Amino acid sequence: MLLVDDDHDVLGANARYLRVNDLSVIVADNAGAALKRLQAEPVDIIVTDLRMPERDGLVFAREVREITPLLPIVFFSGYATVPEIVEAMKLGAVDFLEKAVEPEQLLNKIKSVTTGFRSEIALQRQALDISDTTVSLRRRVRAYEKYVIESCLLQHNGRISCVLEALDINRRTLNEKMTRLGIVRHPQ
Amino acid sequence: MLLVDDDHDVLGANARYLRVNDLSVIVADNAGAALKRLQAEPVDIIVTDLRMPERDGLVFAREVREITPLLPIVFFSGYATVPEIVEAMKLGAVDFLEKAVEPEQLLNKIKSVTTGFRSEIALQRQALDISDTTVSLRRRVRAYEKYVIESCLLQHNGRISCVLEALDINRRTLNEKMTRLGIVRHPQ
DNA sequence: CAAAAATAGGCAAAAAATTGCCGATCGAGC
DNA sequence: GCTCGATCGGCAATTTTTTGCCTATTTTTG
Repeated sequence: MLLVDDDHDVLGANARYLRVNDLSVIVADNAGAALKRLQAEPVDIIVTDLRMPERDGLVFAREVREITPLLPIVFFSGYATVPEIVEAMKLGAVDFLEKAVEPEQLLNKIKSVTTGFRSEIALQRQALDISDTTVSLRRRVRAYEKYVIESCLLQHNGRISCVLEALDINRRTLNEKMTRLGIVRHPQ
Repeated sequence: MLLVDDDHDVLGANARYLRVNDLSVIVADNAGAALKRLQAEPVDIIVTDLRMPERDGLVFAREVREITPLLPIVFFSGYATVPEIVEAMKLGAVDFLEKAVEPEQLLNKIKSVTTGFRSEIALQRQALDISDTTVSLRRRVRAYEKYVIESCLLQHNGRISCVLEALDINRRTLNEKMTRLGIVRHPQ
């Protein structure tokens, strides 16, 4: 993941926490540097401050979009205006966190996004290339279902009972679906 | 267009202004009524308050999405929180206006939306929505299925035979699904 | 460690979805 | 008017999915 923040203290602290939790973190303290790193190394998700001195997060995101249209971007900022948030979401942000981000919360967010994303990308590709690749409705729905269950599972740390409640689904049905879709539980 | 606002004065004033400017406006002062109207009459865009006593705008939007996954929705609200705005955008909002909505501004927005084009990605996002809220798996899958079929239909100008091939699905099944999901065909 | 809680899965009934067959409708074109 | 092609929908057989009941296993807790 690529973490961008102009506040060195926060940047360092967050990066440290994430690394302790087994994430490989690339850091950058401004948009220019971040873009360079993005082009040089594989990145699975970008987490960036909105307010930065040189180029702000939105400009940065627009540039990122030209390189990687589907890469998930998570913004955070303490004092964002409504139009800024709207714009960020339109640029395809996955989420917008308020500044008082607990490192723990950040970690959770990243995990849920990076695991869920593969299917999302796949789904988007499929949706885009209907003319090209014929993807049956069945498959698409199945992929989506799998993706929903997996992210829900992740979100609740693998706690089945929570997933049941969240998705409002019968326990037996969930079990069946998981087997059918090849979903494995990673208990906390 | 369908205008939803629990404040009768504002609702009336806006509706009047829009009507003077040749828009056909259906009004509703709560989510329940709005849903009824939506199902009864053709609507090309929904403009709704976020904060409403009975069901708030987000819940309303989720219900709308089950009926019409692609219908543009514009939210407005004076005191929205960041998560609310994010959620609204994930639900496929076209925009989020701050409450001090000038009628002219509203008119402009509506015109630009109804005539303008909506990015494919934005449309997909709403269906794929990684929301943290509790929505039953059933509903989410149904909404997604509906969305896939509708966009496929759109893409092929309502030509059923093409959709059948594209989605690799039995004709009879598609018919059933369309009925079940309340999808109407608009033959070119 | 024992009790309690959470989870998994076999089995079978019930419910829902899929799909083939057949006939009906509707508009375009001859 | 008649035919052709595209679409729709009733009916019923078949397949798939859901779900309750019961039991086994695993995990958590006190």
